[in-house]
Amino acid sequence: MAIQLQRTATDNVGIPLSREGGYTQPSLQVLSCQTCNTRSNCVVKQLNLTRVQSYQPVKNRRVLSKGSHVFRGGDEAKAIYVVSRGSIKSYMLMEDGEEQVLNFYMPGDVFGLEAMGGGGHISSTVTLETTTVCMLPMSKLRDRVLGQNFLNVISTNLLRDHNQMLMLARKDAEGRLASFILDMLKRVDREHGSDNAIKLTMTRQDIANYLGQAIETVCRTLRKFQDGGILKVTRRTVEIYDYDGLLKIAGSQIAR
Amino acid sequence: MAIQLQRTATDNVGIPLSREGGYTQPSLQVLSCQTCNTRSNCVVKQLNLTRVQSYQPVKNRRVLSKGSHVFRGGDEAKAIYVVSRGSIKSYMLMEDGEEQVLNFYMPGDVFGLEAMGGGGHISSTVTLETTTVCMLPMSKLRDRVLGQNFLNVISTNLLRDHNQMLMLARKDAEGRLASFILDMLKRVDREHGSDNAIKLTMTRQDIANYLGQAIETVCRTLRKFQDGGILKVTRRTVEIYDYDGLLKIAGSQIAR
DNA sequence: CGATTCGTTGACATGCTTCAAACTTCGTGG
DNA sequence: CCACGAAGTTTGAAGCATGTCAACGAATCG
Repeated sequence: MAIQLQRTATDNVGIPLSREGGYTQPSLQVLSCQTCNTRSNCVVKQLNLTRVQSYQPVKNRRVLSKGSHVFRGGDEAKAIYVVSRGSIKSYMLMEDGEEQVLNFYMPGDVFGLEAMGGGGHISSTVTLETTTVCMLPMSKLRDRVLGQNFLNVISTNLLRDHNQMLMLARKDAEGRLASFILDMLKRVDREHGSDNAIKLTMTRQDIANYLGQAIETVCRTLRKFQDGGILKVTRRTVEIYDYDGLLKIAGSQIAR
Repeated sequence: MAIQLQRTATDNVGIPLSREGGYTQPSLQVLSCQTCNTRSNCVVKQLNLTRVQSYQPVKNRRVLSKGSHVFRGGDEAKAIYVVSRGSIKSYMLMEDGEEQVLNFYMPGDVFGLEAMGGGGHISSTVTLETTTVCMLPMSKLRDRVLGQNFLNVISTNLLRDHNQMLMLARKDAEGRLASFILDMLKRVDREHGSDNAIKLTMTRQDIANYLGQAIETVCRTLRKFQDGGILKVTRRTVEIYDYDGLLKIAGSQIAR
């Protein structure tokens, strides 16, 4: 149906990093950590105050009207965020133009971590109501964490989980299995140097369980793929004949 | 069916942190980073060498036979791990005794991050074949990262994603919606001080999409709950009458 | 106050699960 | 090394939960 993201009047935000700057965007207010009444240990507050003794109030809280985007897929990762008040929906735009909801963030929730690896945001986040968001600039984060490598590891793990959620939520039996096989083809050791054969190390039961299906469904789908000339299954060895065909069946994937 | 984890001869491992210690476990070999031929930037290697100039070879690689556990649900978080060779399955034991597969880890993959928060492991990891695993002790990690708070944030995000994966893979329409409502009840602002009423800020479409269902299914399930006296729905306000009933329908949840 | 989005309900179609049974491979011990 | 039991895999048949299509009602927004 609605193939395009509806851009309303309050849409298209992006929270500015800098103190002022000529950003024209619907942040209703700009606040500092000082006025935040969160009692618990806040990451933003913690990372802002420790070791960096800037007593001047850093303006890192924004009040956003309903429907505002904090960031969009493709945006550079400028910060990680915390919901102070309100609620946020995170989603991905699939290649068919439909959106897939990944998460809802409530007060206290931290989001935007998947982009810490440096590849930019893959998902988008939009407010569901008037919402206050705090931000921790990536620059401060990178200084204080043991290197980009660690951030990469974390975001890789998060992205992979998102991919899995996405698969379970959107795809049918064939799509799930195709995704799984493609994923393994990327990650698993090739069978004796062969470029298109993989040796699965897990049981059908494990695969079925992972894909949220009955074991019989996995078997039948494999057979269907084989009958269709897409691949050949011999015990736990899978030889792929039609890579593009698999890609088509699998549908959208998170790139990284 | 098989309610208990089958403990085979090669089972029940846990990789020891210390150099020697009287651990009786099926690690076939104990190796140091020096002999690892991974060409890419390895987190373990990086964190072991930087700033901590221990030139003595740290024995942090283990060769594990098929079916060995790296850690189990409930175990304390001693380290984060990297697959050097082989493959690993991560799973959770559900309250009904069944297991739910969360992930497969291949060479280069880092796992065990969900426990960084300090609450111990919730999932278990087992080798699917003879597998070499590298480990980075948590102690080294904690020293180098900007505080436990940040680790908490990461593991919270990972755990929440796991919960979502788990829900999508195992639960039917009713279970998913019950889980969702309980989750919101925990996280969302209560409706004007009421202890058992929540105000949803997202559309039915968003909920359905998030739960991997049709919007009609969400409506019907809500009605079913209402007809069963479990709750009352008025627009976007949900008033819970039978909390325990919801819990029962929702089934297993990740605690934290 | 009209238009548009959101929500609800019914009827029907179907993809997947469940149940059942047979076959194959693996592992262990004689 | 072979034999036997256990575990893993495959296939068929039937039932059901959920998706799809359609239509209407309710609420929100400008």
